Amino acid sequence: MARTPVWKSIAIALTDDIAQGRYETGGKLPAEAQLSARFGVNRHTVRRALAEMAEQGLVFPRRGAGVFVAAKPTDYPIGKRVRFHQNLTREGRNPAKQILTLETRIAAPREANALQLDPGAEVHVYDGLSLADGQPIALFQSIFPADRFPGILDALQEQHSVTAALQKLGVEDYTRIETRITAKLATAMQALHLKIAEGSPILRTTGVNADPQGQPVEFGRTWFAGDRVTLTVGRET
Amino acid sequence: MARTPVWKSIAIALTDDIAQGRYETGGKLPAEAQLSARFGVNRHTVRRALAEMAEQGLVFPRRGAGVFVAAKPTDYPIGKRVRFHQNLTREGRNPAKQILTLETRIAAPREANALQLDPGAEVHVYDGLSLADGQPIALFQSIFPADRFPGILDALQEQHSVTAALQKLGVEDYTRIETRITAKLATAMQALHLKIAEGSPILRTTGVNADPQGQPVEFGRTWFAGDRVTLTVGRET
DNA sequence: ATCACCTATACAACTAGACAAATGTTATCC
DNA sequence: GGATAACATTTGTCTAGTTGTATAGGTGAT
Repeated sequence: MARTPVWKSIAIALTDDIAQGRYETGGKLPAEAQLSARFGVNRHTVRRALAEMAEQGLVFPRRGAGVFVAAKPTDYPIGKRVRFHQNLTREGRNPAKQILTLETRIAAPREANALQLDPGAEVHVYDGLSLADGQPIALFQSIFPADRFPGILDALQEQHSVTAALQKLGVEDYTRIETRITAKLATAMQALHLKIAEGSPILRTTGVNADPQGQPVEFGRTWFAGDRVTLTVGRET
Repeated sequence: MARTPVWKSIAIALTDDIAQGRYETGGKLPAEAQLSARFGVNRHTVRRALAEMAEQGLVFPRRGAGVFVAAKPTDYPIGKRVRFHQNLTREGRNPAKQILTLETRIAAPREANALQLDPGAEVHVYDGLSLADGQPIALFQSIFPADRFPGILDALQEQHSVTAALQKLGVEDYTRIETRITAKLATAMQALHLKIAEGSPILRTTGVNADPQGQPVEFGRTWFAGDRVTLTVGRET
C-alpha cells in the first residue's frame, strides 16, 4: 500500500481549514514554525505542503511576512467602458488604487501615435497599482496629453480615479476604442509590486480611451497578475 | 541560482533615475517611506539600497531632512579635443589622476600601427586612474613613441596631465583623430580599481591623438565605469 | 542500491513595529 | 518682528519574527 506522505495530509488538512473558513481570504496563516509544531513535523515538511498549495494558487507566501490565503480570481470585464472602480464594486470587492509615480515627459513615438499627438509633445504619466480587497491586482500606466489636461496630475492625486479626474477636467464620458491583450512574464519589478514570483504569467493590455467626439484622451497599459485576474470580453452592459 | 536581492534592484532603479536626470543633483529624493511605497517593499529594504548608493557616493542622507543626490554620472564629451581636466572642471567637478605604472617597452603591433611606428619600436606607457571628486571614473593607458618623447615619463610624474607633459615637450596642441567605443564587462582587476562590482558595464574607448602636423603623438585606451559616466559625442565646444 | 521522504541546522533576505534624534514648518506670544 | 514653543516629518537604530535557501544526514520501501 502506498501510504500518502505526511506533507500531503498536511496540505489536505490546511486546504480544508481554508475551505471551512477557519482562515480568512487575504488573511495570514500561522507561521511555518507554528504549523510545524501543530503537526508535530519538521518545518520543511510543512513547507512542502505549503508549496503544493501555493502551486494550486490557494495560498501565496511573502518573504518576511507570512503565508496568506489567496482570493478567488477576479473577473475583469473588458468592453467599451472600462472602469476600474465599477468593475470591482459590481463584484462586491473593495477597489483601491495606489500611486507609484506621477510625472511629465516627452511622449514616446508609440504613445504619441496612439494619442494622435505630434512627435515630441508632452504627456502626463500616471503609474499606479490597482488593488482588490487590499490585494494587488494589476499595475497600470495611464498617459494623458499634457496640453489638453494640464492639471490632471493634481486631480489624480486628489482622487485616484481616472474617471473622476477626467470628469473634473470636462470629459463627462469616454469609451474604449480598442484593447490589445498579450501574455508576458513578470519582470522582477512587476513581481515585486504584484507580490507574485518573478516569471509568473502576466496579462498585458493596452488600450486607448476617447471622448464622445472621438478624440483620444488616455492611452493606458495594464499588467494584470495572471493568477488573480480573468479578463472577460463581450459581456457589454 | 543566486537571484539578485530586491534591495539591489532598487538601488539600480534609483541609480538609473538619477542618471536619467529624474532627480536633480543636490536635490532631495522622496522620503524612505514614499520610496518603500513606490517599490512595494519595507522601509528597511529601501534603506539597504540607499546605504549601497551612499557607499558609492551617489547620495548622502541627512537625518531629519532627507536623502540628497550627491552627483550625477559625469558627462564626458568625446570630440576633437579630449582633455580630462578641462572636461571635468567645466562641470564643476574636481579632477585628479593617479599613476599606476610608468614603463617603457616594445610596441605591440596594434600600438605601433596606430602611432605609425616601425614594428619593434619602443614606447612609453602610462597606466593610470582618473578620479572625479575622489571617486574613480576611469582606467586609462596612454602610449607615446619613445624616440620622439624620451623624457615624457619624468614629465608625467611631475604633473599628471598628458596635455601639460606634451606641452613641455614641444607639442602645443593636439587633436583626436578617431575614437572607438565599445562595451565590456569589468574584469576583477578593473572592478577593484574602479570600485565597482566585477561584471559591471564598462565603456572602453580607444583613440589616437595627433599634433597639428598630423603626426600621431599618443595612443590611448580608456575604461570608463559605465554606471558613473555618460559619454557624449558631437557637442563640440 | 536507490530514491522519495523526512529531520536537523544555519544563515540570508525581508517584514514589522517601535522609539530616538535631527530637521523643517507653523503657530504663538511678547 | 523676532524669539520661542509646539508639531510634523524624516532618518537612525534596535528588537523580533518570518520565509527562502543551502547543506548534511537518517529511514524505509521497492
